[in-house]
Amino acid sequence: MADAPTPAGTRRPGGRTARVRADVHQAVAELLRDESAGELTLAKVAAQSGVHVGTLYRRWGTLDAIVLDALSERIASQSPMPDTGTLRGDLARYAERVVEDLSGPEGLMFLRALLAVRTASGQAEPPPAITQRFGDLQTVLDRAAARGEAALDAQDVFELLVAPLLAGLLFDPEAEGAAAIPRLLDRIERLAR
Amino acid sequence: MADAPTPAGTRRPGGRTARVRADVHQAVAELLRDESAGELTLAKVAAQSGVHVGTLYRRWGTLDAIVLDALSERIASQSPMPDTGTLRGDLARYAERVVEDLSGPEGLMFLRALLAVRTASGQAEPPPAITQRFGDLQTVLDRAAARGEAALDAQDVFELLVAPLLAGLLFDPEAEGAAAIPRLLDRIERLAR
DNA sequence: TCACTAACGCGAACATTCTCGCGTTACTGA
DNA sequence: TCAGTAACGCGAGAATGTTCGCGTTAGTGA
Repeated sequence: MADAPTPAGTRRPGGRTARVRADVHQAVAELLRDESAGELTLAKVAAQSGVHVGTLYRRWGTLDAIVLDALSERIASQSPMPDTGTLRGDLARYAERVVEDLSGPEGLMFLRALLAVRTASGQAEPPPAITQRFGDLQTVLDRAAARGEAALDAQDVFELLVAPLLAGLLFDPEAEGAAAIPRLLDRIERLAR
Repeated sequence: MADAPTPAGTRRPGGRTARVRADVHQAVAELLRDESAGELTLAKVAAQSGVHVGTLYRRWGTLDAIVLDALSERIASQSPMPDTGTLRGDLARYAERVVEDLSGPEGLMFLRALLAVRTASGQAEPPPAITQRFGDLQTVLDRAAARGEAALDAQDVFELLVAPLLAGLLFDPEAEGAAAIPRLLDRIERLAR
């Protein structure tokens, strides 16, 4: 029941299977757009996508798993990989993207689904979207290093830039959001010396 | 339906109401202790606590709201307010408490419930437990300032100490957890100069 | 092209969750 | 002490969520 009914790793990932997945993803996006978040239902996803309810249970098991899959891919597809020419510019763009992804109803929904799936199945590994974003960050840093700019550790940037933004969204009702980015970047530069 | 059926602010907070709340909280704690997290059910809470299902729906509305209420108070009751004599010692103790609270099945459950309630009701304000912890932090910093130690901003400590720990728990499967605390404190001290 | 079978559609049975009205209990203020 | 009524207990009914077997469709490799 909690053993992952091959949420993504099917033995026939070909045409129809992929089409069903895409339809479901699109349905989730549409339903989340039509206001009334939190009112998302497995039955609604089935109706909107034209995919049968039984199929949703077989492949994903829970609504949270569906939402996580859908939003995760949505995030991954908009991957930034910014190239503004300077490290500070790249990091600022990167951080803006993080705030965009995680704030608002969709972002909270994503985090909610992530935690729900994790507490239910016990698996700890994050969805591909997150590991991909880590990779993006590393790419930005490598590029800066190649240009001769200060070589930063990805872990440090994660702790000093991403973490404060995320924690603010979760715990601080009056968090500055993206407005905090310049201040955080100043701090990073100060530490880099 | 999403308008908070007075989860805590009843017009008669007296004997019975308070007793029901305490019974429910205890039931949640007991059920979470008996392994099988994620298998928590409103019906089980009702059975374990002896409180009728209808009452749970009337007062809390959802299981997530119950869990949030229960774990939130549990966290608040263990409030640290450490006094080790030094700022660094206090902050280390404080950070350890944060990791304890947020890691493990119960911590994830708490975060999960927090996000679920927020996405469902749209309210942004954090539960009392969190604002209280903020207050605790401020107390620690004030005490250090009174001793003549470096005066730090609570916001800075939140961003440099709490945020990295939280973000690690959420996104990084191989996060160091409490082991990262000394390193984070070193960074804070370096910035304080 | 063709056989094999993974994956899906379908619908009905089953299970669980949620709601509601009414009677009872026991806080609360006078 | 004594109304007045908030909050709870109760149980049944409605709504919703979940599972299951069987037939059909359509990837996949030979």
